[in-house]
Amino acid sequence: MSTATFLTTVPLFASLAPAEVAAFAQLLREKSYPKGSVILFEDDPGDALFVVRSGRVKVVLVAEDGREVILGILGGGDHFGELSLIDDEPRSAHVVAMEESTLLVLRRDDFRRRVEQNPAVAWALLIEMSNRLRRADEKIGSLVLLDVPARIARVLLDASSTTRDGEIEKPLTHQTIAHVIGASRETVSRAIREFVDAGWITTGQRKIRITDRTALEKRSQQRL
Amino acid sequence: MSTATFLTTVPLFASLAPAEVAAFAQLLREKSYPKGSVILFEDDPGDALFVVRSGRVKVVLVAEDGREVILGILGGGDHFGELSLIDDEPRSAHVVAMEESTLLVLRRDDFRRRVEQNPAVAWALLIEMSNRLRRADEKIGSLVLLDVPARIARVLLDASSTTRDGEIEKPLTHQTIAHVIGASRETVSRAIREFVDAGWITTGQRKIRITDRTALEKRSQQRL
DNA sequence: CGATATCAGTGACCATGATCACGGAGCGCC
DNA sequence: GGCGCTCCGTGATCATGGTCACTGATATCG
Repeated sequence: MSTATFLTTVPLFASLAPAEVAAFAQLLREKSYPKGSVILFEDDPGDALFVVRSGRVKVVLVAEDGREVILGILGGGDHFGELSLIDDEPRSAHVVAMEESTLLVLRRDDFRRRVEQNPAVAWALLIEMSNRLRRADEKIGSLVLLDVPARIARVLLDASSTTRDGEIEKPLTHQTIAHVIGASRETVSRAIREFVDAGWITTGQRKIRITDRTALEKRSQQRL
Repeated sequence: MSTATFLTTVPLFASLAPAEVAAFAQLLREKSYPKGSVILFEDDPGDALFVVRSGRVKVVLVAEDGREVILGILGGGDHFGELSLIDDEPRSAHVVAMEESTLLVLRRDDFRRRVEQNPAVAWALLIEMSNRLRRADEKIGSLVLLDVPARIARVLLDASSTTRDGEIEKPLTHQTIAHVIGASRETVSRAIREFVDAGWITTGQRKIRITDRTALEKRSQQRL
């Protein structure tokens, strides 16, 4: 898939006319990052927006003692780094490649021009930010109001929402889930075990498959 | 202060020309809400944006069993409710008046027209949303990475950031702090007591005053 | 100005989940 | 095809913070 046609699949740029997209594609630099490499650091000044072309990256906050929280996992078509371009503040988190990934990089000026000259892009951006804000608030709610198993249930439901057969394609390790929901690896292991025993999910081949979505949904809303 | 001059103090509309502001003020309905009243409910369809003219409101998520998290406390000049106007999704949280409050209400169509016809407003909105996103992510980080006293220290520092003498003007009850940081009232009481004993803050007359900002800042970054 | 919420302090106890310390399974790579 | 990662399972122990149960102090409002 060419960069141009790829761009049309990204919601942010979906509203651009075909000719515009082609011109736009010229402005993007493609860069690839090996697994584990840090794409950007918290507190750095930010001067670019990134679109994930392939691979997966995680947005993380890290405490001094090394503990980390994953704020988000981004895959093909997702983008990050716009905040600093909008408000000129430093980057608010680290972004690290979880696999070998290739990203499209858009420089600040090109981005601003795009947004200012194209109201549809600005509007699409507002919609995206709204979504992210809703999800962030939801996450705050779940951290405070739900126990660990309920939070795990949410992550599983969320990760399987794109596929219809309950399969979670990209491997989600217990450690990763732990970082996403703010719990320890061991606690996640034990909770997952319980879900398997209850017959709600099955595991194997680095994959998790949901077999009883309803039960999981119920569990994801309560605290025991 | 007239509604029009009040509007110029709101960042979102600060960029409008004086004549525009006057016209704009006509579109707003003023409504007042008694203490404790619910201004809007989660899951309702949203068709208006609110600007706080006076008083204080809280944005909250509530679990089935009644426990609540406060996502934000808004005062004069702050606004809420724009998410639903942007993405047409239902309201993501309840908003409740913490005191007798009066709000300015702007209907969806008027808001959209304003944003579409005035790029400066769209840009200001993007900046506001960026800010909120940063704060939300920061809150997620603190919930996972910090212990209760550290989270309290942050709230105190934040609440006193507007005043220069370390005084927190609006009363912040222990219960309220507890809801903001996701802890119990009792735990907050004990932690505050420790801060007082350590000589970092003083309390009295429903007010909290910070006496050793440095110590609090230090505590707000660690977990013991 | 006294009645009634609302707010705050504190002890005792309990539970969720973190931490520590392993042993073992599966994969990927030279 | 062995060597070494990275992942997973599980027990034992500990600690933070929640819950429960009161008591006292302050506002607020008829």
